[in-house]
Amino acid sequence: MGNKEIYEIHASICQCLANPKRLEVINTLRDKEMGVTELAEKMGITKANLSQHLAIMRDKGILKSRREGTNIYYSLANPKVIQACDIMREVLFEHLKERERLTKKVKL
Amino acid sequence: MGNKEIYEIHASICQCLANPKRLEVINTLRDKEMGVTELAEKMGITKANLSQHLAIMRDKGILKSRREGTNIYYSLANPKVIQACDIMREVLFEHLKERERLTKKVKL
DNA sequence: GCTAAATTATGCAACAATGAAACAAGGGGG
DNA sequence: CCCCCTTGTTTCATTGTTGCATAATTTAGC
Repeated sequence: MGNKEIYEIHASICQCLANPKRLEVINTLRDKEMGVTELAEKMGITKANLSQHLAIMRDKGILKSRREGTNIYYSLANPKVIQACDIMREVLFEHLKERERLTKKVKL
Repeated sequence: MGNKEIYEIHASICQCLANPKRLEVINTLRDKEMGVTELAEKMGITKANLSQHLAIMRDKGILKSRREGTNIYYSLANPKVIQACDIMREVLFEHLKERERLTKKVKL
């Protein structure tokens, strides 16, 4: 398997995380599973739209689903995803802080 | 700052990692800085294209640049990005392994 | 001013996100 | 067994976004 190919798969997984709604899903499912309807209500989006996002994430191995009667419950397939997300969030905050510092400097 | 807004910024940073060439850049700059021309040659892409990717990544606080005479050297702005990338790569491999296991099962 | 290095602009093809509507898939109850 | 209601998924059309090559432009050093 060529390096380029790995980068492409890797990118396609990161693509999953490159969407505000999908990040909200991950954060909401951080420590519990949840049905589609409840999740859709909590997020304020249509079930159709949410279902599409869930399908993408399950496909990439980010989420797993479990049927119980008429409901389908989604949860994180791999807790490491949370780790990665949290680290990226730290990077984000550090970047914002740095930008703020520079902005203040300019104002002086 | 609303949660939704944070998810959007977070997503925009993840978007940076959602491209095979940008991942290759991150991996190449893992432990050293490098000039644009050298990086472009190493990756086999045009300087214009690379420059666009570098600009995106610098904008999001992933990379930083340093001018030395006529050359501009890029390096990682925050080592945590490497951490996050490596974790996502683990997730990827675990997912591939799991898929392979399931495929074998079907064949039996 | 000339050259090498890097960035920016433009245009186009490919891809992603979304709402609306059609479509499955499970339970009821009669 | 059939109907119906709830829950999820899929399809389709539209709109917006991304990636890239090419060409034009900027910047520093000589």
